[in-house]
Amino acid sequence: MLKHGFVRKCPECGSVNLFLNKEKGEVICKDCGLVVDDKMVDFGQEWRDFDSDKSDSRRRSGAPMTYTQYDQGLGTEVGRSADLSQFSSKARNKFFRLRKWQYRISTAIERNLKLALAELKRVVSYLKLPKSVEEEAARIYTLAVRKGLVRGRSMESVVAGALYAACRRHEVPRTLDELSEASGIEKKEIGRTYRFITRELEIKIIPSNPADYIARFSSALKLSPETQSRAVEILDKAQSEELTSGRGPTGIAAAALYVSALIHGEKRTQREVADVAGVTEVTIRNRYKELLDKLKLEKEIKKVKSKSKE
DNA sequence: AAGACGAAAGTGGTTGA
DNA sequence: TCAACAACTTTCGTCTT
Repeated sequence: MLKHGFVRKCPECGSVNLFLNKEKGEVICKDCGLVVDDKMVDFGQEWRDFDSDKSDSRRRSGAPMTYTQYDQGLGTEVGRSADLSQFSSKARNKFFRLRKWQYRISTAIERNLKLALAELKRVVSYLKLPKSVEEEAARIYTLAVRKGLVRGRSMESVVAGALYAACRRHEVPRTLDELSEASGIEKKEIGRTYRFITRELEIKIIPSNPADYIARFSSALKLSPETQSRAVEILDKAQSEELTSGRGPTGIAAAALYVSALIHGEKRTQREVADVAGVTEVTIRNRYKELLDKLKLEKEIKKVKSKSKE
């Protein structure tokens, strides 16, 4: 179970002399050197930033300056082991007041988190996603709550958004449709919150790779491994021909799989492929046509066709 | 008769003024 | 904030197997 809240004692040596390394997002014990906590999500993806904004251009100054994640106030601990005797009573009152707030807020967060993580677990098991993805989603969600991003949004939709982001970061992308079905949240709502929380938390997402979908679609269609790996090859070529940018990754994956199935004589109808990929036949046709044009695959298909006549 | 193909009109989201 | 735009969908008619 993911226990939330900040570690304040080193589990190893019991020292309270902890040091927060913001760059690495780790909490380190100064006495024994143990890395006590590295709960911060790793934002250190080196990837081109597509959404070059002007709205908050003040922060796009080159160096990765993501690690400002710990928001002041909510995440930080109001000291516990301070020597109160040296404070005036006024200061002491203030101190207690702050701690009370801290307590209220953190219990509110705790409650929310408990519910949310239960919901997350439900959706994850419905989609049969690996544990690592669940953990990632939980961390993202936790950060989102701490930043107050859930306000005005339903908890479920934020969970779904966090999970969607986690899936993509782990390169096991699910489509918005699948997330939608599993969570009962509307597709566009998930997309909205997904975009919102990734922007607010500055999580960088690699544009999802069509190849990541192949395995799943392939098994859903009961295609042979050869067909599957061929589809990936086709995708590679398509990438270098710049057929993939700007297109929906699922459509491309579906088309590649469709072509590959044709070549290997494991014909599936466009309808079938379209269904498992969650796109329409038309989209498959368009991608399919582009693939044929650019990748000179016609002859291979003809070869198969003439063979099957015999 | 089913599947493949393509045209036309509609939808939701992004972008740039 | 709005209009242009690209990708994708829906629908429907025609062609192919």
